[in-house]
Amino acid sequence: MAEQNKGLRLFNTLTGRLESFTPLDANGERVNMYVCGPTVYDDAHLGHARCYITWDVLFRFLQFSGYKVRYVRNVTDVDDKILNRAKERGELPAELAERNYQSFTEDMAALNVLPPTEEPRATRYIRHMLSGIEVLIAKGAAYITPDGSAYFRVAAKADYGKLKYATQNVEVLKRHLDDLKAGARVEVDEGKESPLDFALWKAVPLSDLNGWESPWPAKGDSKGWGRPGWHMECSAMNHALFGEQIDIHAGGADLIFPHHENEIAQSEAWTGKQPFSKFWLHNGFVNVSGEKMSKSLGNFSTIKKLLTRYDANTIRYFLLTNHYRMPVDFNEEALQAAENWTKRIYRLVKGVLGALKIRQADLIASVAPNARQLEGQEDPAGVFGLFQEAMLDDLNTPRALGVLNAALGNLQLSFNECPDAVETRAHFKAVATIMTQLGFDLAVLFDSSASSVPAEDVRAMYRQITEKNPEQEPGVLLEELVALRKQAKASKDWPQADAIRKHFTDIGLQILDNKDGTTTVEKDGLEIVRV
RNA sequence: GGCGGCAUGGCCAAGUGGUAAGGCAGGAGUCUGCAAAACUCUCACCCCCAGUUCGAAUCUGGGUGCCGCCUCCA
Repeated sequence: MAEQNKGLRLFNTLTGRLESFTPLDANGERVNMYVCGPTVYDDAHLGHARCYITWDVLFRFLQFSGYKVRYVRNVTDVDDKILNRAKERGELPAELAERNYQSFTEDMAALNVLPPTEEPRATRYIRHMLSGIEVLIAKGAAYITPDGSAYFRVAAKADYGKLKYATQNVEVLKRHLDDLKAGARVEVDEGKESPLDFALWKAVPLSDLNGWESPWPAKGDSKGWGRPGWHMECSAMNHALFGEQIDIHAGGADLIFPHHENEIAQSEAWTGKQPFSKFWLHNGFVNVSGEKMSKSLGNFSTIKKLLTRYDANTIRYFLLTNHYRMPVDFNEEALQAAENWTKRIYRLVKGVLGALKIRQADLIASVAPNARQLEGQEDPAGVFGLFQEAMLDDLNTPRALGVLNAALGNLQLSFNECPDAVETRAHFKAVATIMTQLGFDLAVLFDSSASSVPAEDVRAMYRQITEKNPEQEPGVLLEELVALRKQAKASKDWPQADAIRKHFTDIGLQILDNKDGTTTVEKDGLEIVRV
């Protein structure tokens, strides 16, 4: 039998404590994990990046730890925000949702976020939602109002509120309910038995094109018509795909209440089984210069926009330097620090890749896919052990990055001393494995081509320096220019050599003279040409 | 108003009882035609007060400040 507890500890919002993670699976092998996915009404922003990168890291680490993970991340493609946005744009809601979903998929891929095992869409589970609501009605946990809407009867769930307050103390819960009732911001809908009750199904007029048939017609109508309440889809998709219980349910901290609390109430009332999810995990928010990032403040950055300025590894490093449950502050200085780090390690890793003649395929092969493979293997400076230790401790990525930096330091030293030593390879494997497990994308280091520099810029520079009209491809021209500078250097014509350097820097290219006599042309830390 | 969280050097951030990891930035030096890289050295008594303890950034109590949730939000 497989080891039940692999030493992972996670902070469970359900209990408010750090707990040892063990899956429900009797063999302790399979893990079912559900993450609340995006509502596809707009481009994804940095907040989404933080959320999905966090759970991407968990997904990777669970697999690294030897679990077989089924990771479901839903797509909310029915929602008032989608309808409103579609209306504004004069577009069909389904088209808008599809377009944004594609955009989201691109963003996730660009951020090197692994695709989940499945990505169910809410609109494909309407029927399942309706049948779930019928079960709730039959059990007395839900009721229909005269207009044909369905509400969850919170009074029917004695332990409602357990997620947020993480306590079994009934009195505290009661007080919590009183507080909620007294709260100024609980609106009282027509027909609701209690202000705490929430919609499972919202009736809409038959004339509304964006509706589905329900079994509950409003007074005078021939058939029922409406849309799902906003918590129901997650309960339904979990029920349809996983059954009654799952191991991990995760999402942004803002979802704790009411979304997740209501999901728990629905799902547990539906199946009679609890806990609906053994672990509830929540990531912290992204602030912008100390303020909450929000549309109303206009201070949010879309992933697409961010990626024009910073590469994916920089964004990931920036996010992972903060523990996932803490708020992270987005500001230029922090991003700049992350970018400097990224550039530094690019230089090192590129140098190693070149010296050891490691190709992309070799790189993948040199990354250990799971911790088990590392057992009994050489662990240079104990970094694998330290890395795992950090990650097992509630995904302590800041600490894990500290370990990575130590591994990078070891690699640098070994590389300086003897690039081709066995030791260097071992250190490199440690670095490559840790980086890959944290979701850094090393493939970008192989993506060197002159095409990333506008051909016109290169031709213009060539014209300035040689006063000749160029015809060749940028790559060839760059090589010629490097050769020209090399000649100038050889004849100690320093002004000319420096002038050429300046021309390169003017169009955003860096010239680096290497120890071995070669010269590298880089753009943003990435090699373009090496002569 | 209710509840939760956080407070460590210029910036970010580990560290939960024994005298402060790491990254970025900065300073000094080595190397170098220039530039870059690399290497060496250097840079904090942990918001305040009181308490527990031989000993606290780390535990307890009080205070101050900041943030979040309670409303769509990742």
